[in-house]
Formats: sequence, C-alpha cells, structure tokens
Amino acid sequence: WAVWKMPKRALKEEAAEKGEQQAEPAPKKTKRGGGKAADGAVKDGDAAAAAAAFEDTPDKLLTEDGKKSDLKITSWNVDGLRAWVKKNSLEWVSTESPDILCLQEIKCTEKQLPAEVKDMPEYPHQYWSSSQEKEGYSGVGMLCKMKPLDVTFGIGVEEHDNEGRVITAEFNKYFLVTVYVPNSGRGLVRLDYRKTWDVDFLAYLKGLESKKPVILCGDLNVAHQEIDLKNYKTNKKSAGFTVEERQGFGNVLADGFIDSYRHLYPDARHAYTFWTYMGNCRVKNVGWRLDYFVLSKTLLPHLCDSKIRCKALGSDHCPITLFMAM
Amino acid sequence: WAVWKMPKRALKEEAAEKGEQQAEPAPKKTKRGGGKAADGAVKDGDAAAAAAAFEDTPDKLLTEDGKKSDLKITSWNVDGLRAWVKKNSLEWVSTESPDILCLQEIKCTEKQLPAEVKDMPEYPHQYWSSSQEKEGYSGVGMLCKMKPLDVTFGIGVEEHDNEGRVITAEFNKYFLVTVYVPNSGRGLVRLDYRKTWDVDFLAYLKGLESKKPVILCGDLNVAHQEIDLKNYKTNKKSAGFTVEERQGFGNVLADGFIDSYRHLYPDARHAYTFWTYMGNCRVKNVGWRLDYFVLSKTLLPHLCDSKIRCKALGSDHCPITLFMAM
DNA sequence: CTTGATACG
DNA sequence: CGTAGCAAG
Repeated sequence: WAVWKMPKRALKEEAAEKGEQQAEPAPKKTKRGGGKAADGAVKDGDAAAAAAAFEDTPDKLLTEDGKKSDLKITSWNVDGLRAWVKKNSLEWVSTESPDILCLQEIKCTEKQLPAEVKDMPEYPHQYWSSSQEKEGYSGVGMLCKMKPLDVTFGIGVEEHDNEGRVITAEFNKYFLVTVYVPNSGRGLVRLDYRKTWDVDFLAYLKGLESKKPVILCGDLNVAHQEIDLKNYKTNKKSAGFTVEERQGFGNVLADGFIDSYRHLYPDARHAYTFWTYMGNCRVKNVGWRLDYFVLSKTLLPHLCDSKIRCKALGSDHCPITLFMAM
Repeated sequence: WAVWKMPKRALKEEAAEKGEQQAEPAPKKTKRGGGKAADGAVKDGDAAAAAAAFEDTPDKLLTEDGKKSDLKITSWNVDGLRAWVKKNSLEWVSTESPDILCLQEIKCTEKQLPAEVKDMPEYPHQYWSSSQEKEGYSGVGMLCKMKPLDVTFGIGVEEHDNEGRVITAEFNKYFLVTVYVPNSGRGLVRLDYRKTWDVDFLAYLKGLESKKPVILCGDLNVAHQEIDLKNYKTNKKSAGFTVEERQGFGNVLADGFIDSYRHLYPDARHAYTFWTYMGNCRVKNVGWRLDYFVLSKTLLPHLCDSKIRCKALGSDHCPITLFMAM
C-alpha cells in the first residue's frame, strides 16, 4: 500500500515525527471504490473512518459471564490541564461521568488548578502530584467519586519520585495506579533513564500485586506492537517505539499483566490514543496507542470493556475508559 | 474629579500599571448629561470619546502660509512585526500610504521578516536594524518610497548601538531619524542607562542638525507632561514618566527641537499613542503619549500637520503621521 | 503544532 | 495582556 511507502532516507533523531506528517499522502481511492465497505469493515486507506467506526461501538457493560459493570474509570493525558479546561473538556467529563478520572500531564501545581476542577461536586476526592523541580512539566491527578482506602504518591524510589508521575489508590478489591511514564525524548536523550524507570516501575507493580490485584492506567509512552501506531516503519528509532521501550512493556505483559484493549480487540487496527499536533495527524488518524488500561490477570473475569474515546477533543491524546464488574 | 482619586497606597515599583488598570472606575455621567458636548469639546470623564473626536479631525495639508504638503511620514511601534502583520496592519499602511514608514519594536531579524513586508512594491527602499544579542527584542525599520541619499545605523556610540534602535536617512533637505528609545524597565532597573542614552542621543541629534534640519520620529518612551498620560499622579515612579526621563525630553526641546503635536495642539488632552494591553486600557483610553515627531525649529514653517491615528489597531501603540511641505 | 515558563514591556 | 524566545512533547 502506498501509504506505507515512506521516504527511505535515514531517520535523523528528530525527524521521525516530521517525516510522518509530511510523507503521509492523501488517501488514494481505488478505481473500484475505496473507503468503508458496506459491512462496516474498513480498508487500509481509510484510517480516519476506521477510528470513527470503533468509537461508535456500544460500550459492553457486562462481563463475559454476565456480571454487570459497577466501576467505570477514565484516563486522559490532558497535555496541560489549564488549557484543557479552557477547551470545555469538563463537559465531556460530566457526560462520560466515570467513577474515577485519572489525568496525566497536568503541567501545573495543585495551587494552580482551576477552580472549575477543584470544585467539581461529582469528584470530592482529588489527589494530585506535580513535578518538584520543573514548573509546568508532567504531573498527574486522580479524581474519585468514592473515597479510596489509601492513596500514595510515587513508587518509593527517590530517583523516580520527583516529577509527579504516579498516584496509587487502594480500594477494597484492587489497587488503581495512574502513571505518566517518562518520555524518552527527542534523540532518545532520556532512553537510558526510561529503561531504569521501566524496571523499577514493573517491580513496583509486582509489589502491589502481591497484596491485591492491580489496575494500571495512563500514558505508558510506548506503542507496543506495529499495529499500535500508524507509521511503524519510520518510527523504530523514535521515542515510544524503540525496541527497548517495547520490550519494557513486553516485560509487564510477561509478568502476567493484561493489555485490556488488545485483549478484547486483538485485531483492531487504526486504534490510537495520541496524534501529534503537527501536520494534521489527528484528522488523518496518523496516531499512536500510548494510553492503556493494564490489568492483573486475576481481574480478567471482571473486565467488561476497554474503550478508546477518540472523538473527545481537548488534548493531543484522547481519553480511554474501562468498565469493570467488581 | 473622581477618576483621579487613585488609592493612596505607596506605589510599589511594579504596581503603577496594575493600579492604573484596576483603579480606573467606570466614567460617571453627570446628571446634566456627560459625554461629548455639542461644540465638539469633551468633558473629563469621556476620554474614550475624546480620542475618537480628534481622530476624525481632517488632516491639514497646508502649512500656515499655504504651502502644500509633499511629504507624509508615518511612525508606528508595532510591538512585534510578525504578529502585527498577521493582524492585517499592512492594509492600514496601504490606505495611509505614507512616503516613509518608520517602525519600532519589530522584534525580529531582517531574515525573519515576513515576505508581505519585504515585497511591498510601494516601499522598495527598506532599512532594518535588529538587536545584536537578544533575539526577538527591540529593532527598528524604515521603509521609503524614494531612495535616501544615505542611510546609517545607530548613533556612533558602541554602548548604544547593539540593540537596533536608530536608523538615520539623509535626504536633500533634512535628516530623518527613527528611534526606539530604551525603556527604563520595571522597577526602573535601566533608568541609569537611559539617562546616559538621553545625553548621547541628544548629542547625536545636535551633530546631525549642525549639517541639516532633523525630523525625529519614533517611540521616545517618555510622556513629557502631565497632559501626556492619563494617570499622571500614580505614574511618577513609572518608566516613561520619571523626572529624569521628562527632563531628558525637556533637554531636547531646550535645544530648539519642537514637539510637533504639542506645538500644533497645545491643549489637546486624552491624546495618547500607547495603552497597555492590561486592564482594557485602550477602550477606556487610559494611555500615554510616547510617540512623537520632533522637528528642528527651522522646519516649523514647513509643518502642515502632526496626527495621532488612534483608531489603527495592531499593536499596543497606534501610528502617528506627519505632513510636511518641504 | 501546542503547552507552559520566562523576559520584556 | 501580549509578543517574543525556550524546553518539552
């Protein structure tokens, strides 16, 4: 297919994303008629239509064996909470109305939070963690309708706990962890650090799991397989799709954790949660799946659905929502 | 008058502008009816109407003794030329169509100039000067329909010639100098430097004048008298209205140069060329007269008009236009 | 391309 | 408040 024929020039460290935008040709309709087929199946060239199609699939509110969903969690990398709020994203949140809302890349301190967020009556229990050093960088939040038994911040490793990346809430039957995994950076300047993080973070998850099942959500900053990003060929040296990062996520799965979306939709293509703002990638659905709900294997019987809300605007990531019957 | 009753708290170094915005009350209409009087005279409380009124005065295109204007010069502090261009300011320029257009605070290098500016067919002779060190800071330009005899940059004093502040064009009968005078800064951190500048710059003007009459235009970064800014009481310690800066301008006038606008309109109040973006000062006409056409006394018989184009948008300064019969 | 911090006004 | 630069994604 023509869309995969990217220029073969050596990828400069920072050129991957740029190449992705510029080399993306307008989808060529075949003479026999391209686009979405009558049965709803989708052809390669029509990735944008594919996204719209799976967005409209109804949420499954039952487990495989018929238990009703009683826990709804949404995760969203907001790319700057203050700008995100100005884009009326809270309206979407009110409509979605998850029991728990996890936010990443809030890029502000608790003190800088807009009142509209702090004062949401639906979410009286709010937990925030911000970067200690760099202002306006990283930061995560967790907003709950019900009060957790306990909440902790970071992963208990000094080196990793200064950038507001992890909040863990303990509930009766599970731990909920939300994370904003460190980006390896342009030119992979932080890949070494990321590898350390991946090891330590997995150890943290296993430690939790030794006590209770774990639900992990957030921006894992990795597209696991080729199916998880549009331009897999040109991004093998890009942050988020290096072998090291993919291996890091592979290690999580190898330890028995489940990528809930891929578990339910093993063949779903064009299913992304992030699109760079550059080059109109979102309208062309040139994206990456970087946001996940990862579950302890023992939670699988409780899983109802794992959805990508790709129509929700307000960030360069879209939200994802998990339905569980606990 | 109530509008002058500013809070009497000690002015902190940086509070002057903020106070100006916040303390400006809505104009109170008198019971007998405020606003513009029938004869076109203007009451104190209606400063905004006043601005509109003098904007609409027709340009005088004759000297006092009846010579016709044959030279039109416009000066505009554009506060970032690239942003200014995006606000369609070039349309205003085309309509105004001065023979010479002087621009201050272009905040870009010659290389960064938008093509729309470089390629204006009406202004084939363009001269630019940018800050040597700080990117996106200061910088002036002069665009001419006719080619000057000579053009020089700076004032010949090393200390003052690294920030793109002065362009001098020599014509047959006069020198035209455009300047962006250094701001004394918040907390007057640069007032000492400014005093040095004022001395050296006046010496430069006198040197030119010893050869030919001088037309000086630009952002002089000083409001000369109380009539030249709205909140004169609260700004006595603010950059642009300190005794030192006012004295600096006084020295220019004492050496025989003429403030053309004040010469023609000695009693015109509410006549400003700058309004801080903060606190809606422009719609309330809470402003400063910082931009001037200053003339060698010998040019007075050639003066037709000196106007403030206060309706022209695109910057926190408005343009000013001079008409001369040379 | 977009966010947010900083310098400067 | 608004224009620039910058770092980061």
